[in-house]
Amino acid sequence: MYIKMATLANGQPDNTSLSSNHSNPSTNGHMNGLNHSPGNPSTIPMKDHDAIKLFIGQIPRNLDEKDLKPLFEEFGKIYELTVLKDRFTGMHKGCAFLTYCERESALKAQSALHEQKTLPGMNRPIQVKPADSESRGEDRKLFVGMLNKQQSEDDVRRLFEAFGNIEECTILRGPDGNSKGCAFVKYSSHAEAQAAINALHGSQTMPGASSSLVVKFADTDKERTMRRMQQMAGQMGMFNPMAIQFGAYGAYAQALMQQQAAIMASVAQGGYLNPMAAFAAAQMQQMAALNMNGLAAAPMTPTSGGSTPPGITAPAVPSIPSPIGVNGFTGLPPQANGQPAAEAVFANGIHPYPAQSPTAADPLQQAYAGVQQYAGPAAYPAAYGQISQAFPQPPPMIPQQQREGPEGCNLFIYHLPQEFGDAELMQMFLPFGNVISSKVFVDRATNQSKCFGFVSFDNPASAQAAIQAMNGFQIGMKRLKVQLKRPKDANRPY
DNA sequence: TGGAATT
Repeated sequence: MYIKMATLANGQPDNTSLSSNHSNPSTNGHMNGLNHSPGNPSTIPMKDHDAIKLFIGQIPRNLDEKDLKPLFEEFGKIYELTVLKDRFTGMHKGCAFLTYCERESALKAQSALHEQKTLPGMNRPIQVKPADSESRGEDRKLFVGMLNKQQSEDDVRRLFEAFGNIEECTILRGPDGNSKGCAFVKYSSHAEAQAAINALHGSQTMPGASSSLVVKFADTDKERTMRRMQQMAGQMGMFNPMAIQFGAYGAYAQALMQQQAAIMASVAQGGYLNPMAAFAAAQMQQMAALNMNGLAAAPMTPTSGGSTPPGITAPAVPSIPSPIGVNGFTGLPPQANGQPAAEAVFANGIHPYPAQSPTAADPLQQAYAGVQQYAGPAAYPAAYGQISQAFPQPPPMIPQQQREGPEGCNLFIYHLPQEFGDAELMQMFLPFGNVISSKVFVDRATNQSKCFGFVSFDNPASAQAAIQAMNGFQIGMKRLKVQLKRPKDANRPY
C-alpha cells in the first residue's frame, strides 16, 4: 500500500485506477456527504464552467473526506471532494480528487499547497495539481513522423525547441530499441505545439526518410482505439484479394465501428466480417475459374506486343474505379456491349444475389450493393438510387493494408502505365495466384505514379508464374519489368 | 526496389 504509492513518482495513482474512478465519479461521491446530491436541486452547488478538477496526492490514509474538507475549504467552496479508494477492497489510496466551485479557488489552493507542506505521517509533500483527466496533454502533444531512424531525443529536441518549452520528447522504438522513425513531443501549451506544426510540418526531408517531416497533433485515445480496430479489420482481409473490391464494405464496417467502438472487436470476431470473407473467397474462386477459362483463349506470351495480359480481359471484377485504357490495354472487363462490368460477370449465372434491392437487414447484400455503387453511378443509375438510401453518405474507401509476402513471393514491377493504381496492378496479377497486396508507388508531392510497384503473393509458385508470364510484357511503348523484389539488405555492400 | 507511424 504505502510502497505502491511510493513507487509513483508524482504520487498520482496509476492510470487504470485513475480512469476507473474518473469514469464513475459519483460512486464514491454519494458516500462521503461532500458531494452534491443529484436528486435535490436545491443542494446542487454551482461550479464554474471552467472549474479545474484537482488531484490531491500524498494524503495520509487515515484521513477521509470530512478530515480533508477543512484543509481545503479555506481556499473556497468545495464542489466535490472524493478520496480515491480501491475498486475492490475499498482501501484508501492516499489521494483524492477535488473540485472547487470556482476555478480561482483551485488555482489558489494549488499555489498555496502543492508541495508546500507535508501531511502528518507522509514523507513527501502534498500534491495539489490539475488531475490528469483535466488535460491529458493531447492538445499540446505532437506526433512527429518521417524522422531519420538515427535521430535521438536530443536531435528532435533541438529541432523543436525554438517553438516552445518542451515538456517531453520521446522517440518511439521497437522492442529491439531501434527507432521507428517517429516521436512524441509535448509542449507546455497548445499554441507552442501549433507553432511547431506550422513551421516544421513538411518543411524538410530527413536523410533516409521517404518523405518530408510529419508534424501533427498526436492521436487522442479514441483515435488510437479506432486505428487499432481498423488495423484489425485490415488484418482479416489480408489474404483476401477481394478485400480491395469490398472497400465499400470496409468503409461500412468502419462506420459501424465508429458507432460501436466498444463492441467492435467482439463483433468482428464473432463473425460479422467473417461471413464477408467467406463470401468474397467463394466469389474469388468462381472468378478465378472464369479467368482460367479466359486464359485458354488468351495465350500467356510475354512479348505478345499490345495484346492483353492473360485473364485481364476475362470478366474479372466489378469494382475497378474507372476504366483505364493504355493504347488498347485495359485492366477492365469489356464493356463494348454496353453492359456494365458487373453484369458481364454475373450474367454467367454466378450472380451471388437475385436482382433485388438491398435490404438494410442483410450486411452481405449491403456489401454487395457497395460494390455496385463503387462500380459507378453512371453504370447503375437505378441501383445507385437505392444504394444512396442505404448509404446516405457513402463512406470513403479504406486503403488496403500492405503486407509483404513470404520470401520469394514479392515482385517488383517496373514500367507500369502511368495510370495504374493499386487496384489495376492487382487486377493484372490476380490470374497468377492469391495476391495479398499490391502497391503502386506514388510521388507524395505530385500524387503521380512513379510507374513502379510491388505485388505480393502468398506462395512462390504464383510469383514465378507471374514473372514468367508478365516480365517483358508490352504495354504501349513500354515493356513491364517483373522480377522478385530485392531483399531489404541486398543492396548493401557485403 | 516499399509497405511507416500513435507510448
